[in-house]
Amino acid sequence: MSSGVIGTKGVPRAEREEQILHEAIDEFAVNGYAGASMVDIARRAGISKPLIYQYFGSKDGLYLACLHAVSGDLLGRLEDAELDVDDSVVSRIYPLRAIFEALEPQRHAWRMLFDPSMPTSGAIAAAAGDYRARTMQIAASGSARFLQARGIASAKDAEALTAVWMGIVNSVVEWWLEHPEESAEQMIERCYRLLNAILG
Amino acid sequence: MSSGVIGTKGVPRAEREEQILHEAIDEFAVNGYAGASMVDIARRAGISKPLIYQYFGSKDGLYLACLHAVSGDLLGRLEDAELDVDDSVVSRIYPLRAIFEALEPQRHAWRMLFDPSMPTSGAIAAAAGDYRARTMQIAASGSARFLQARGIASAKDAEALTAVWMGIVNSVVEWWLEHPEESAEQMIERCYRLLNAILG
DNA sequence: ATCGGCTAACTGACCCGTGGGTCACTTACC
DNA sequence: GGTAAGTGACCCACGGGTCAGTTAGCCGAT
Repeated sequence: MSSGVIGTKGVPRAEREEQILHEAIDEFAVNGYAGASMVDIARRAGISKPLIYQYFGSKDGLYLACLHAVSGDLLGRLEDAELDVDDSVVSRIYPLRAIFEALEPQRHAWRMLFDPSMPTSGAIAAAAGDYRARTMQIAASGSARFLQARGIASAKDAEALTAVWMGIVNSVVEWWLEHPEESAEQMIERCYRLLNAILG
Repeated sequence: MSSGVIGTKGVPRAEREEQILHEAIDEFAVNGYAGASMVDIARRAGISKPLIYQYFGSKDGLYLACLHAVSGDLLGRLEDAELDVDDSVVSRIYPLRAIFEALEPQRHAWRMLFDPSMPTSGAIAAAAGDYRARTMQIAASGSARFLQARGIASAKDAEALTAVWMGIVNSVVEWWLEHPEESAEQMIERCYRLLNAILG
């Protein structure tokens, strides 16, 4: 693997780590935690497997680093965008805009957030659960406001609507992944149009 | 494994196959194609691994049989229900009702339809792609009608809306899976309520 | 100026658990 | 006694993880 060269190539650790992280995010996003292979990630980065283990300790360690890199950025932007949401449903494009813009540099990263092949216990599950909870809370506040304005008080309805809203966002992003020719800006406009059509 | 008994137990092939299929659907639905283990399926069915291979040939063969069992039934009902859908958006509860009722005996089966750990080439991918296409076509006819009535002619908008609608259905079913205490009837009512709230 | 050695970057080759798949064999029934 | 139902034990590819070793740069001592 790699270029067959034994010995240092002079690439400093920080730079190598960033590069590995980039390739790993792509690999994990496309193949999922279970499906991703350490050797493949190494090959993509042009290095050998042990170097990854030296820098990230384990597959879980690498996955955690990827998860934090992806979720941290996205969640931050989402929480900011949520401040712009008011009672109108159309104002929901703000979080959508935040997502599209955050994802632009590495779109597939989205799939890491809802990776179903992720472990269900341990540090990864804990971290992912935390991010998921924060995401859900953002969506939930909007759902509650929406239903309240329409005279529905059922907590379960609110819960279900939150799930639906997250599902909608997920669908749109997935559709975007299958249409790489669409720019983030175009997607935002499309969502705005559809939102108005559905609610108009 | 099994009960340690060597030799026939007198269970006829047809009956055994049905039983294996039932357990396999559950296992595949929960753990995905990649995550499911043949030994586990055998253990659940109270038999040993080679018997499954004798009856279904391979993991792919078993998965295909499960896929056909699940999708065939569901798709049939869906296509029937689609005939009841008219221009109103509320009439979309008919397909939803079909899904909830078809899934009632084995709710998790739903996850087989969108299993991301499924192979991306070969017989399984072909069959799944076919079922997905049929499902999409059902959803797409509704999307086109919906947008046409609202003066939007963009084909891409229709495509995206179809994806969104399928995402909504998926979210609702997933939410149902996490709330086993809800009956199919309750879910149908809840969806009806939410549909009206969103569109009202 | 240069030589020796320390350290950081980097590797091929290996270990081993897991899981798909196979084989030779056994038991019960018609 | 032939056939269908059923099994334990095995093979092997694959992937996570480890080890002992190699190379290049740097820095203090001669």
